[in-house]
Amino acid sequence: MPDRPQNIDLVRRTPFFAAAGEAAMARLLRPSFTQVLPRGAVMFEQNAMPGFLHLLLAGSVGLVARDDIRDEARDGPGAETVVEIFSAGEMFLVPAVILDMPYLATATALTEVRVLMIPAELFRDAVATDPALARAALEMLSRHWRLMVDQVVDLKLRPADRRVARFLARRVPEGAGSGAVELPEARAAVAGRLGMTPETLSRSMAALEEAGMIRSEGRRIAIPDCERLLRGPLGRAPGKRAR
Amino acid sequence: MPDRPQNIDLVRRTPFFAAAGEAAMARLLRPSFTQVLPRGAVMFEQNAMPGFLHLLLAGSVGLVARDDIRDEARDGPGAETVVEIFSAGEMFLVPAVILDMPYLATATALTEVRVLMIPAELFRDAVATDPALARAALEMLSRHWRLMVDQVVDLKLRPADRRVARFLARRVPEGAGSGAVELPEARAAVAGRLGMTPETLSRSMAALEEAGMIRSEGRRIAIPDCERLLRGPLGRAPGKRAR
DNA sequence: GATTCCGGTTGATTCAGGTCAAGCGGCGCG
DNA sequence: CGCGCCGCTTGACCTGAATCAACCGGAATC
Repeated sequence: MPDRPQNIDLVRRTPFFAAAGEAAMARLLRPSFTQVLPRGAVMFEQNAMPGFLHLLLAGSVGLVARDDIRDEARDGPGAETVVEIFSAGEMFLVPAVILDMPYLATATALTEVRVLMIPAELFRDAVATDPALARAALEMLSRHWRLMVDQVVDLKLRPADRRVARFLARRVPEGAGSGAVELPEARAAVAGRLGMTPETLSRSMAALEEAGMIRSEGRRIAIPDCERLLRGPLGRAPGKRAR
Repeated sequence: MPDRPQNIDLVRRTPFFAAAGEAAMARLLRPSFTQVLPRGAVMFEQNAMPGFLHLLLAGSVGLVARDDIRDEARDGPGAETVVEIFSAGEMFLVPAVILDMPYLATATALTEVRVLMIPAELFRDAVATDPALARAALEMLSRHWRLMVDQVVDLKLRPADRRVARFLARRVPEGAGSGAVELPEARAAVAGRLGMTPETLSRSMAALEEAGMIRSEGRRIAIPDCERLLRGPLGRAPGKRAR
């Protein structure tokens, strides 16, 4: 892989390649290459066949799904949402590559990004012959499935402000009681990921700040007490019925 | 595996074991056993460690996630939803077993069920040494991830009646233009899976029937035209803004 | 065979969050 | 330096779905 050594090290620190081992890494990296893309660039399109597996080295990318049914009232395309936001160190979209089936969503750069592109064919072969790699892929897919379950639960039974609270809390480094979170992506993208409109996100964050659970400093959000943020963001007045 | 031969055949027809091959199947089945459980039985509890991988041979099970934050108003436990409904031939919960981490949800029998119980430890070992099995597991996890993505998209950008329509249409055998769907599980479970209350599910189905897109025959739902059901269930009056 | 119970439906009302519309600050550009 | 655009916020209003409350029919219980 004819690329800067700093990249190699970045890749090595990735949870995935840490689990897969050096051998797999060397094999996968040889024919791969990196790309730098500006905010807004599209890395692949919904319904296209996967040509590469992407490993995000820096920046933030959004998985955007569009409802293919046309909107008949105004005649634009269907509505769309951000299904997931990936940050540096994460790999996508393994499921499409493994199944060799069309992408379910479009990948858009939410900030400037640096991505490693691994040929899909190569990855499929490697996974078939290298048990350590297969295991790493299994673990990653398992984690990703659980993330999606978590999001479904979030959407189904938590109100907007609690979703915002959880989203922010989960971005705090690691079990640290407090800290500051950087939100480099546009508010609209975050709102989409959380299943709400930018307006609602704005109001929820205002309410959290009002309650003293976060402090907004432009793109940076300060979180004095992570626990409290997760607990009960707002006045739990009526309570939600079990479904 | 000291069990009725009819079961063996059921297992063999499973998409998972069809892909994994006879060898893996034999190995996994030897120390496994089947169980028959009545509706309402709990197969495992949220937060418990996985002891078995479950393969559903007959019936329907619901994955129920509970919000662990107590509801302070009324002081019951937090709200809960059905994250997914599994039917015969499906396997769960591979991610918890692979990662050897606590279940994210409780599994409840939504009808009487027959399940094959595969010791978790055994599955982890087998997957590590049998490449065909690993590949089958990768494919299954990939499919399951995509199902969850689909559900997230559904929740985020489709109104209740369209979700109901899609749910029903997806249960029609396979690319058949029309047919009848059996809904053996309680309406409350279906509503939960779809992220709505039983009341709303009932109203949505009434509306779909009103529009002539389905015909309700008790537990059985007749679907004259699958395409039309998926298209535009109801009067698309205002149209939804993109998020 | 009456009685409770439970799942499901229907109706009335409420409310969280979406929609529409206006303001507003920063920032790139002429 | 001023202009216009864009991302974000704020306010007013509306609506889809939740909630609360009856009600109904079938199945289990006595």
